[in-house]
Amino acid sequence: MQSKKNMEFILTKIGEMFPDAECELNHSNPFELTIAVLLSAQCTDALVNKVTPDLFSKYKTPEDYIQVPIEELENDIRRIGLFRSKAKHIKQLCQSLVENYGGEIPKDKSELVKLAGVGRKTANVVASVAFGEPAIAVDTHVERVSKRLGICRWKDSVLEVEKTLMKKIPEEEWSVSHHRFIFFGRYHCKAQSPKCDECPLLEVCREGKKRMKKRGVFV
DNA sequence: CTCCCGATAT
DNA sequence: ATATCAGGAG
Repeated sequence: MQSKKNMEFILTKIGEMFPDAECELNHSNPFELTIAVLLSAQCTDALVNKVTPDLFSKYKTPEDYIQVPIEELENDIRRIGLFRSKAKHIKQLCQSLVENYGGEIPKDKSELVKLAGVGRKTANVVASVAFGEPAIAVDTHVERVSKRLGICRWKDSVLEVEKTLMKKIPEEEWSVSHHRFIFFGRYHCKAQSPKCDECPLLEVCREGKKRMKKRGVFV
C-alpha cells in the first residue's frame, strides 16, 4: 500500500503531466453526456466522438430516441460496438426519463444508476462532469493505473478501488485527479506499452520497478 | 461469471 | 492474430 506521502507525490506529478485533463467526450448538456458515456463502454472516446456529432444532430430529445425504430438507432451507432444492447439501453433510458424524471437527467447518483445502461461508473461521470459533484469514476484506466502504482491490490474490485481512492485523495481533488488518472493511463501508462522509461512516477511505482528489475535496470 | 461487438493499436 | 477500448446487464 502506498503511503500518504506517495499519494501526494503521485497527484503532484500527474498534475504536472496533465494540468488540463478533462472529459474528452463531446457533449453540450447532461443528456448528451449520459448518452456519450453509455456509448463509451468498451470503446475509445475518440470513436464515440466520431459518431456523436451526427447522432446528436439527429436526436435532440428523449422523445427522438423513443420514436425511432430500434433498427435505425442500432444502425446509427453500429460503429461503436455492442450496438444492439446499447441501442436497447438508450431507448429504455429515454423512456424512463420521460416517465419518471420529466425528460431530464437526474442529478442524484442513486437515481442515475436506476437508468438502463447506467452503472456506477457512468453515474459517477455524469454526476461529476455534468453536475459538479465530487466523484471518482473507476474505469479501465483508473483501475489499471491504481493497481500498477500499488495504490490498491490487484485483486480489488472496481468498487474497492474507488473507495481506496476516495479515502486517499482529498474530496476537493476527486474530480481533477480522476481525469488526470485517466489521461495518465490513456496516454502514458498505457495498457499494452506503458512508458516506464520516461515515467516521473517510476520511483513510487510497484509495477514499474518490477518491470525495470526484470530488464536488469537499477532504479 | 458470460455475453455483448466494431475499431484500432501492437 | 491478438489485446484493448471512459462497462453494464442477466
